[in-house]
Amino acid sequence: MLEERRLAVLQAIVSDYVATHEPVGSKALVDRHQLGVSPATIRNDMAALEEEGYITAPHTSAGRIPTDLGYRMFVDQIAQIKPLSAAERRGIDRFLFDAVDLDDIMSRTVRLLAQLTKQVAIVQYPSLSRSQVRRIELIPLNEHRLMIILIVDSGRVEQRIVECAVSIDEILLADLRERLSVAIADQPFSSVPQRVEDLEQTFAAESRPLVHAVIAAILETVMEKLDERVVLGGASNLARYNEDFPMTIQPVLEALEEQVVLLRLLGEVGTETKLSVRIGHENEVEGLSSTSIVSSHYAQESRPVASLGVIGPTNMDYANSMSTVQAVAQYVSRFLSDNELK
Amino acid sequence: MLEERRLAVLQAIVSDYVATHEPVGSKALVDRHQLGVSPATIRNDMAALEEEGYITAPHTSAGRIPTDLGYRMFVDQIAQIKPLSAAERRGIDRFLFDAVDLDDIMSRTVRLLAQLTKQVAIVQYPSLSRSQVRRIELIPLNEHRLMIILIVDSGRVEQRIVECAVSIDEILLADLRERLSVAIADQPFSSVPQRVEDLEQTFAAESRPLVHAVIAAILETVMEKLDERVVLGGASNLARYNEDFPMTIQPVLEALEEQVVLLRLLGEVGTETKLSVRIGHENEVEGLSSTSIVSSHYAQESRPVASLGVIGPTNMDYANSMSTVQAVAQYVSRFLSDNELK
DNA sequence: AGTTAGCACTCTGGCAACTGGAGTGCCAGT
DNA sequence: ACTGGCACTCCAGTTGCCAGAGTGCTAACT
Repeated sequence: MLEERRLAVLQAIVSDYVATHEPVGSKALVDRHQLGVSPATIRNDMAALEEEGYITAPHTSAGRIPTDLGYRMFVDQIAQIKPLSAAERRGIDRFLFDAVDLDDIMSRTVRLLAQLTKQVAIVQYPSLSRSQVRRIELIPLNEHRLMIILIVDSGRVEQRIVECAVSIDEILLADLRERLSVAIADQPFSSVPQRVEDLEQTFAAESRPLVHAVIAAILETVMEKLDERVVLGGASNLARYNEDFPMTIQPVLEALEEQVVLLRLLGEVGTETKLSVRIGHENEVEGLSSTSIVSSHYAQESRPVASLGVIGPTNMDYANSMSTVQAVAQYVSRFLSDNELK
Repeated sequence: MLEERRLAVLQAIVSDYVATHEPVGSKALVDRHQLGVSPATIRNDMAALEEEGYITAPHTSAGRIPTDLGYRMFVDQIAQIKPLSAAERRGIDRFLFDAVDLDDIMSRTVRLLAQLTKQVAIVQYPSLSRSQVRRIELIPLNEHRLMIILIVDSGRVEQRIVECAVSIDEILLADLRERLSVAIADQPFSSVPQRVEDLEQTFAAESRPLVHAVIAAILETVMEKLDERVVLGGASNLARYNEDFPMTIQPVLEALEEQVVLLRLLGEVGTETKLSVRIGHENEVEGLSSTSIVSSHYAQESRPVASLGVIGPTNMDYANSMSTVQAVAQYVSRFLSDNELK
């Protein structure tokens, strides 16, 4: 009974604060929610909540605002996420429907997320390490230059120009392509380095220079591009919050420019939890202690391949962000699975 | 004599204002610059300059700040751009030196520009419309799907997946590739649509479905990707200015998210002027009336192919920005020309 | 025990009044 | 053509003040 109302009070505080962005007091609380008790009672509960660390008062005589812990409690409480409206679902559908490309899907998704949540959206490309090579091509460009193209089952295409000292023998190149193809097609990315290295040994000595150059470049590409690609959008949404809020955008903008940081923010793609929320200090990135990240991984053929999410101020609309992120992740998953390169 | 000093006064005002970001008065002016006259005299000149519209006073008793026109005059005066220091040149060199890819060059360049100027940097990929196709590949992916890869002399690679109703005949595909290659290799991009359309006619009726699908996709890609690609960086530099300045970042961030707007900002790649500066209202994009853009085109084999530049508040350090942009453009040009896909 | 009304207390945010300083324009003198 | 002097204006910062909002506590009520 007692516990129950306290929770209701906390929820009321969070939702009011999220809506108004101003500290909320006991009076306002009983006015706007049907709590059936007087402000004085609420005050007692609020004192208790403050004691326990869920809310805090900016100064003696202001209302209360939720702490990170308070948000956390609030978020954990919304286990059952409100489904999107039919209109929203239709919107998502239409937005993604006629994407032609992986690039296209990614850029549409990021725009969609930013638009629906009014936050900054982050979308990670399907991870190479969780993919398989579908195909490899070696295209001679001129006497000493060729292009390697790796096509991955997620639809990602990685390309790399190779310069080699010896002049390129097209016959040898075709042979190399064929054998590379046999060696690594439909194999998980993680096994590629070993396989290509083994392959190098099987070539005759006189072919070695070219073969070696190509294989070295493949290895380099594989290593390099494993640091995953991300796209983001909706940065202008940051400015809206900036106005009345202590969330200085400088560190956020800086973080957004660092791929590595972004990836840390999105978090590991674990199979366990789909939807993840990091609130304020919970994410250990310097300077982002007053921002929250709502993220989810998305899957291809029910194999999780990467993450997407939004980043915003801690006082964001969690309910909406969570349901939107989840829904978009589902749609992208379905879309990817339908269009897989079989 | 008279005219000459006025100009000196204007230059002094601009450089002081750019340095301090505070209105500059007559007293401060004679202190910090050796003008050899008294404040009163300067005041007369300032009154004249205000009359002519080069400077303005925020209010009755503050110093003066330059108007857009004032900046314009200032900028036009720096016809001879100060060369970069040896250290800076070396820095640029090292930064670009081991780029392996066009993508790599572009992303390095944008980082470099942002870092050197402490502004937001914009770099446009070499324009397709000013390039030639080097090579075209058609790679079958599965029964009904193939990938078109266009390799352009600037090093740009465009790819596109094509889905076709009929199943893919590899022999026909190879033939198509060969004939496409003959038709469009080493031809300017602008002539591609006509050439591929003509080609379609030459195929036998039973081959048409596949041929048509591929050609339609090529046309689509060519049209679509003609809207050029840009990359940008250093957005966090915006935040620094925001603090003490009336330049609200919201519209700027919004503009940065719109490719089309960015391209308008960079301006047409004309052969006439290399370095271009648009100050405040001179760029007619909504909401960017207190930002300036310094841009230059860069070239490949002395053929201008695209633009790069920086965008910042009107009270930026023009001298530095201009010389940096020019230098970087030169280096990129040289680098591209050295690495051309011959 | 839990809830409520009442009350004294505290702190903020806004408003008005004031002041020092910076900067100007103008005029008369060199 | 330049300069010194002077009266004037306006901003930015400071102070003092008040109303309002919100709290914690205590004593009464159910």
